[in-house]
Amino acid sequence: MSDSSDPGAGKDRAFVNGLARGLRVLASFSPEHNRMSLGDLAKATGLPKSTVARLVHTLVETGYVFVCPDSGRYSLHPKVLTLGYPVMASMDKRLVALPMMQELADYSRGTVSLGIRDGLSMILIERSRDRTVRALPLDIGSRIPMETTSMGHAYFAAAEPAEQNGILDQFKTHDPARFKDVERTLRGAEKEYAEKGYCTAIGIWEDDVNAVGVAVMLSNDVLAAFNCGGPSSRITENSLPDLGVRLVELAQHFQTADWVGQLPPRPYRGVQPT
Amino acid sequence: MSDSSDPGAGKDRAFVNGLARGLRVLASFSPEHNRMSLGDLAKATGLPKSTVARLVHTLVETGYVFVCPDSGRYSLHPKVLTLGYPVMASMDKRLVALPMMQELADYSRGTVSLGIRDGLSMILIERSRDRTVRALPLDIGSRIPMETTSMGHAYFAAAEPAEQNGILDQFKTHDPARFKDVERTLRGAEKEYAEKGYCTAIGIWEDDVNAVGVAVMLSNDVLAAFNCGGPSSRITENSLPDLGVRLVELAQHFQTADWVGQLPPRPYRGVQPT
DNA sequence: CATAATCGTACCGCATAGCGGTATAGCGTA
DNA sequence: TACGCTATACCGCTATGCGGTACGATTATG
Repeated sequence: MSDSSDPGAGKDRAFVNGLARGLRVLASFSPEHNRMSLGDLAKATGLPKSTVARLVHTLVETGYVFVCPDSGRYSLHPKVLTLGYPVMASMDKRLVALPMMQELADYSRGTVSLGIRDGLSMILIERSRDRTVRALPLDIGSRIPMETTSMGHAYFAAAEPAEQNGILDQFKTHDPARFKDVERTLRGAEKEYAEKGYCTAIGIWEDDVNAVGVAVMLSNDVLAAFNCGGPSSRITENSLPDLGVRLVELAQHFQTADWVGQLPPRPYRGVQPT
Repeated sequence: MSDSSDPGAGKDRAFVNGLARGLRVLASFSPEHNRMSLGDLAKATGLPKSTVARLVHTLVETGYVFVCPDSGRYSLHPKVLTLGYPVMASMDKRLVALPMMQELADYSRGTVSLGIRDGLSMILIERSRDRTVRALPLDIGSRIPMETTSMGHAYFAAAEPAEQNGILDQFKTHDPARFKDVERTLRGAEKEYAEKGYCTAIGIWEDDVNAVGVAVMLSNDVLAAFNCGGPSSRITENSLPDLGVRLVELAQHFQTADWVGQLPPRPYRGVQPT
């Protein structure tokens, strides 16, 4: 009867606990906790120290974690990036959007991002910022909440009813207290999207951040969404309709782009992970 | 006495086999094999089918793999991208290089990339291409070999002797036949780098690809390297010295950039992986 | 300077979790 | 109909991962 914090564990004969726990260790790293000791990891994962020691040892052996030479703490090895590479590659098409995104970023003096859904959040898979802003954009792989961002709203609005219901159900079980609000917000976003073709988010994610969002279909039937936004000092509320229209145009250009013709015959030039 | 194909396995009491094997399953996906059946995965990993079934089941439960609705095959879930996010974030500084990279990409009409070492290859962590080229750049997270690329050469040349020896040793054990050649090449690159400040690679990776490379130090004492290159039709051999000098300048600007001042107080706005 | 709180490593008995053989059921194809 | 391919189910065995607890070495605290 191990602790009940292992999701999926239990009487499932086909569930490899060690694997799931190891992944939990990997996932417990974060930007502000990127150098962790065994104790930190134990606390973060809720696993016994000796167990974490074994898992970390394995991760070090396999090269996904390394020991910082100076601090002696553990850190994610860049090798983990290669795990995500096939995912990125399977979404080739976003690359043809890059120049368009850059153009709109320059025009709007803000940031343009592209993201897909995971659970109740959106994961950024591409981004570009205008060249004058000093602030750094959110990075590829980062998550932003779905219910408070224009990207998430547009995604929800464009999703099939079945997926919408799934999302709402998930919200219901995950955060029942806020569910009513969230549902109203998302349904409202759906309405706005149907009317205007884009969603606006005026200071609902961060007080001083405005943005617009538009959904789009990636090559392999994966739904995604663009957003274009930034601090209210640069992206004023009044400019949103203009940006919304432009983002819709961007999405249309992207959608109809003959990207297959653009693809060079690209053998996998990469190298086996020696 | 399980099969000997498990690296690190054996009499190591602290090695969690299930975890290592699960990671092997994850790593066996690739851009051209991004939808695999159990049999495929079994073949790719060399593990028994039933074992793979258990591991995949666990990966599905934990959300890192999903079943394609149409084909019924398994595919990496975008969630794996979030594993790499802390790595990207720990290399914040590369983001201040982005505008410079874009500028040089436009100027050279080629591609500018930034990469770090993993084993005997370089992993791309940032890239930008000029706006006129139709070809897609190699993606973030992809690997290119160290011994045949200007990026790899520059990296090797700038590495500490201890690391250099480690790399060479690794080559020796990994590919003894080519070792002599590789050593000569890398030592030559070191010499060139010492003289010119950059490394050139003229058609040694791909016949019609020319490039220059320069090493640079990321914030956290992680060595990295830029390259700038492209097809010989755009990046001619004659233009390499010019691009080399410009890449050196880029690296210097990047190196001395007061990036801390550029960083906004950025709390982790991301969201827990609900 | 001593106490305290880390750090990582090591040990070890126990129970079970994961192993991998083999067998089955469902599709689509030849 | 027989075949190849899916994925799934079953099951006995034992190696394997578990998680206590203990240790020596550092580093921080008072």
